[in-house]
Amino acid sequence: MARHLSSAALLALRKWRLDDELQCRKSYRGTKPPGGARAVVETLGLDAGALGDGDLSALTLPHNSDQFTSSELETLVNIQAELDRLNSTVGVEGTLEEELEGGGDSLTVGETVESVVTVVSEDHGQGDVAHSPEAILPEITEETTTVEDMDMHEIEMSTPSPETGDPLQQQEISAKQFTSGSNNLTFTSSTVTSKTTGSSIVVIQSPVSSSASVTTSPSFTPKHVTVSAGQLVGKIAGISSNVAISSVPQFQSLAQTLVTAKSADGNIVQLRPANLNRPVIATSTAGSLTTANLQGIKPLQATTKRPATGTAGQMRNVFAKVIITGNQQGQQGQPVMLATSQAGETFCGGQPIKIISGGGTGQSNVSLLGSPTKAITLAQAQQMGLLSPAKLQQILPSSPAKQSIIVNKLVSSPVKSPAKITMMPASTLVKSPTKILPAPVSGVTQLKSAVSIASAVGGIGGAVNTTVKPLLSPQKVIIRQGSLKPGTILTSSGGTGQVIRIPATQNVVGTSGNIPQLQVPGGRQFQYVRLVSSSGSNTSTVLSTGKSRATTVLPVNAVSGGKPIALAAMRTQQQAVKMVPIAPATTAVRTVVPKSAGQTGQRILIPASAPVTQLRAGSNVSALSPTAVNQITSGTTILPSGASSYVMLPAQYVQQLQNQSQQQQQQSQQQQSVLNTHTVSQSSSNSGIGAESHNQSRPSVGTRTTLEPNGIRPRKPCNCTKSQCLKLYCDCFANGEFCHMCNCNNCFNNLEHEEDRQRAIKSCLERNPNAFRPKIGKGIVGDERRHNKGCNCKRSGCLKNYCECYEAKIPCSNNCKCVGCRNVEESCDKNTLRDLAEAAEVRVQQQTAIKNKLSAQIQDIAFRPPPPPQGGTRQPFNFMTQEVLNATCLCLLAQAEEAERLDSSEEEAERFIIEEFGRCLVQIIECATKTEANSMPM
DNA sequence: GAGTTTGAAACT
DNA sequence: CAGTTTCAAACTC
Repeated sequence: MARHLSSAALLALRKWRLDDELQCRKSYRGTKPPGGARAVVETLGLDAGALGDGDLSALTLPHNSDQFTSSELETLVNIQAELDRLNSTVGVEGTLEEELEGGGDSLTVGETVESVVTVVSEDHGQGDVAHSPEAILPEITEETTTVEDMDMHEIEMSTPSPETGDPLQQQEISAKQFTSGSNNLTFTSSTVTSKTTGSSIVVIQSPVSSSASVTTSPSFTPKHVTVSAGQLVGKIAGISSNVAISSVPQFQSLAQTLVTAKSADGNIVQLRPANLNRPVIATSTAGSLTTANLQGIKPLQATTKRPATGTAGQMRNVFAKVIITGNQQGQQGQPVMLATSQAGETFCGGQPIKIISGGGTGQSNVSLLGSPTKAITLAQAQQMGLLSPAKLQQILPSSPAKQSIIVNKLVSSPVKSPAKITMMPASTLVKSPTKILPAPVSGVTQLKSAVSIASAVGGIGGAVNTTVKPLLSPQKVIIRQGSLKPGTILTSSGGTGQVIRIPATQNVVGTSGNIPQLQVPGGRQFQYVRLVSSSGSNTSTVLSTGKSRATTVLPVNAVSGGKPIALAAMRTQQQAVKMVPIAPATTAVRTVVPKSAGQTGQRILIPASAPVTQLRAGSNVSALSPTAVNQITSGTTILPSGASSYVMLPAQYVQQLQNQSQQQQQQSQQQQSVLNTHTVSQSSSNSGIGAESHNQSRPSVGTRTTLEPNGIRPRKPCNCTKSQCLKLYCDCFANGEFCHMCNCNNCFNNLEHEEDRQRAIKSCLERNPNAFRPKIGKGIVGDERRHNKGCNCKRSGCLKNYCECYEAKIPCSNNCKCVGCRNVEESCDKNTLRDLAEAAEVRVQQQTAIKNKLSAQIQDIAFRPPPPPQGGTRQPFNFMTQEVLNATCLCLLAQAEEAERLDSSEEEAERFIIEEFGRCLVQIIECATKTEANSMPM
């Protein structure tokens, strides 16, 4: 199947490209110079019905990582080369059509199919670019599904800049009609990729709501994509790059947006999730992406065969992948804007997309094919939650060499903790102090993911210099402080649509008073939030992980005053931020309460799942600069570590339920003088509220046993008194959480004692490398849970909560060393089932015996010597004696019981009984006939 | 709520 | 690795 899909994908891609070529030819004939820029945008539909929030399984790619091998990439390259030849050929429509006809037959793709739409800006003067497989990775998942609908979207690409070197290109861009006819291919474009200068690729992956919403539903709003050729990528990756894109597509259902960019060095950087429902603005200041060269974008929305049971309201995940290959002549400072026209320009499906060059003079002089860079799709990895976006970003940008990464399918595992993979790009590891991560994540998952990624990368040729380390590896990330202006709105659309708002008027909670707040309404967990702002570009990425396994990437759109904020406007500050992800074993509620009183540093708290999240940062944080900030894991907490250092914590630790957040706000209001306690709690599937105890201002919180609004039992606050909450005695610490709202004394399990905490973590890990891993794991057999270490109970009989096994509601296993254990698995259930089965079988046998007996009785009655005829021939009804009737009724009853036993429906039972009755009648008649026959001679 | 019990974690 | 101590949660009153 995988191979089949792969072939289908290739074929689809081929067809699509040919079709696109044909359309481009038709649209731009005469105006488009040979080798002119070409832009194609494709959006793919992904049925949300199959992909519920958090249901990553739907996103699971059936094909292995080796599905798209280098040879297949070669094929793609060849296809591209063919297209190039076609470009240079006049009057190829017929051929193209033939190609389309031939290649488009019965193309079936998975329900979750991703195709890459390529915006290619071919180089006019630099045609010597080698044709290499660029970012085109149709990602096909699940079973093959025939595409029924294909909605086309128009993408308008315009270069407002009068300085555009090639007027023809402008003209071409103005001509935005790409009305490629119906396609029978379902593509799920999960990424929008713009490649500039032959080496820069921006991938914007934006799942959108249902296709209806995308194509016809008014809910789909035009989106702006401002591609900033700026230095965002480069800054993030620590390498020079000319590409910067901030996109904010919105996903209504399975919100996973992946925005990646490939720097000039060929590094792939995930920039931000795209929200198709929301304006996406990218500003290319460096001009590396020249939209002038982009002739068109052909958005394609594919609708899978899955019956559209829902209206627009039903969410269909639509991924838009746009690959923009622009020929840039090295001119910088040309803003490029890719925006969907809000005017509602409809293109076949009515999804308008505009690509507007921001007046830069840069020209895209790079042929799409010419780019040596190859396929890039790590979206699935993220979507599956296997590869945290943060990690992805870290990995991709880190490799200095041009890299092609294909991550078709990583390990699909329930993603309890968003960040399960610790990847350390060598280049990104800078001088920031090493942080020991408790990272009590599922080691298996992590390892698999890492391996998968590594293998995937390696399969492409090992061009990626990515260092993937298993969990517990220290992760160093330097994030430079940028400017996050108040009034910035980070818009993310998850299933509920989330908005991180940094109102300009919003009061800063921090002591500095300039700290903006990021409010993240909605109950989703943000896997990470990346705030990237630089002179060149700003990228804010919010990755949200829903409660479900699905890893959701929420696009964050920096908007000022409701309008897109020019990312370039943000200034860059060179404060380094240390990211210290502490991955809990599970998506436990994490709460981080930064106490910033008197501290010069700032902290940013981004609750993972809190409906309302506040991100508070010190005055310095307000200027959190994206330049160096690649990503901030959701619920990331940035705390000052030194004058310019910040420690960023994963979102899990800072999630907060909305009500709690509100309560905290109220408390904070009441305690304005304190201004130190900010609580962001995050709820998780299995854990409660994280708690951080502050000796100074911590409000005394008693044991909270009440359930959260979502029904999740909040985590109990600890009561540590002597351990400083830096020993595994402390549950908070053991769970990799910060203490918050605890009753502990002299707590060091907080941000203020990060060094001590890290030291303690290190110590614990030295004693037990698995100290922070979940104690309860799955047994060898099946999904049976078992205590990894086992209990050692002596007196409790393992029937009290002293016993960890009993507390976890799992029977003791062989790992346990308990004495007098009574916490044994009851096998009565199985016996009961067996007994029931046996009883049922016996019953059936009994019923069968009864039926046979009755039948025999009937036979006996039938062949009983007839009574002396009393004036007339014995008719069949004469056999309807009381005995026969009784026997018949018994047969019918037996049949009814049988039907009941089989749990048959009423209709079936009736049918059985009637049939039985029919057989009885037949028997009676036959008996009568035989009796008649026998009596005839007589 | 105080005191006791219990077992894991830490220590020797 | 085993024994002891420490610790905090669970439990009892």
